[in-house]
Amino acid sequence: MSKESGEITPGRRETLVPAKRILLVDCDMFYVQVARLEDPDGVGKEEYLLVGGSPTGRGVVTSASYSVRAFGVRSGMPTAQALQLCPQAKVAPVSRRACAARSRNVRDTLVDLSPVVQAASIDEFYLDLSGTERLFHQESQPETAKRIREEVLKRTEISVSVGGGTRKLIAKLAAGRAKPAGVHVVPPGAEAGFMRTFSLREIPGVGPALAETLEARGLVTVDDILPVERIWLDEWLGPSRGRWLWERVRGLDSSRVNSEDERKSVSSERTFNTDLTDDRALELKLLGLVGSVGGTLRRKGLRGRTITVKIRDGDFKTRQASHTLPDPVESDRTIHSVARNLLMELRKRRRTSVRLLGVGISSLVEGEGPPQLELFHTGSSSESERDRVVSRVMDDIRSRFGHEVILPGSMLGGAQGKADE
DNA sequence: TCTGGGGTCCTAGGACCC
DNA sequence: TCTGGGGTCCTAGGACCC
Repeated sequence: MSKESGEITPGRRETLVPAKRILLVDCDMFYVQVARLEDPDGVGKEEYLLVGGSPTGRGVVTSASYSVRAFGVRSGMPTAQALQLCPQAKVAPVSRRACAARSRNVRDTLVDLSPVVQAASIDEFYLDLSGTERLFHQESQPETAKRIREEVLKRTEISVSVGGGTRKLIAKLAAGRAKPAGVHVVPPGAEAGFMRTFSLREIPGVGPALAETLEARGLVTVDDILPVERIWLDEWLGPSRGRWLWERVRGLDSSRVNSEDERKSVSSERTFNTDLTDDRALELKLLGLVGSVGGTLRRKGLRGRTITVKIRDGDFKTRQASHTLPDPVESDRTIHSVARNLLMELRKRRRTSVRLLGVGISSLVEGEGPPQLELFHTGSSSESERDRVVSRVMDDIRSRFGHEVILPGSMLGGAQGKADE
């Protein structure tokens, strides 16, 4: 395993502040693991296991077992294509609920083990262990990483890989080197050398588009770009992105591990098995999406001001329209009345077959304040206390009897005249 | 073999205000 | 009466991540 770390380092003269000790805990092929744990006697037994999409539909691979990856299957690949490459693979659906629950387990365990934990995604968690040396009896960072890995496995049955370093960027890249089911810690002072082992495309934040721009200048690896002066990167990429890349290739990353980042938006979207052309059919789908977004919003105790409708046409062209209300809202009726208008606008601009429809809400604030005084609040776009109560009663009924019990339209329809004013 | 669903962040232009 | 400059909000689109 990796060398020792954590001692005084010859490489960093300038620091008076002790180097940060950051870990990234990354679940190994998370969705595959969850699928196996949830159905140990069925699909969980399959060596060639692929999670996500349906064999016939339009889905893509969310995660694949290593045996399947050996055939060239990657996440994000259309499931149909993956099955061409690896016909013996069995496809399991993604269980969102199970994955969310397992993710919560892992996070709760980490919160017990580390003072600062940030959930970066459903299967990735940053830990900041700076200042815990005494607490952990001078345990080295690789030892800590190993102990955490084992503790998470014991408590949650989830196998993780752990990367470590002095910055999030380093920890993240190190976690890649730790996979599968291992630990990799980059000692303080070794960051720049570590970065030189990567290609530019491997740096988080460098996607296909930026990689192509750089490649056009003959820049493929970190080593290629190190001799390039900052002014040229600014010139080619703009000052903001230029500076960002200049820092990244040197292993610099000032972002902090932040345990309290609030969510900025809630959305729901659906790709149809076959494209839809009929406006009535689209409106029906819109209703379901609004219910999903509104339900999540209320469950989280949030309200939002900006409503966005997104369409992907049959030719994969993606368009969106949004509208911002003066006051934050949470009821299905209000969200729907805005979303419906936006959908009609989008359809008016371009009326072709629709592959995907989505609804989102942003500009979020904590909801559940004191009831608003309707007296001062009579604009047509504003939401009444009655709207909110109706939505919450619906949530309650759905949570008890399932989503299919009441057609949301029956209640929305009743209030519609009011929405249109 | 066509391309999921949940997010975040950035950019750029126009409106509007001082 | 010939036109500045900065700040903020809104909208649309795009890149990127898991």
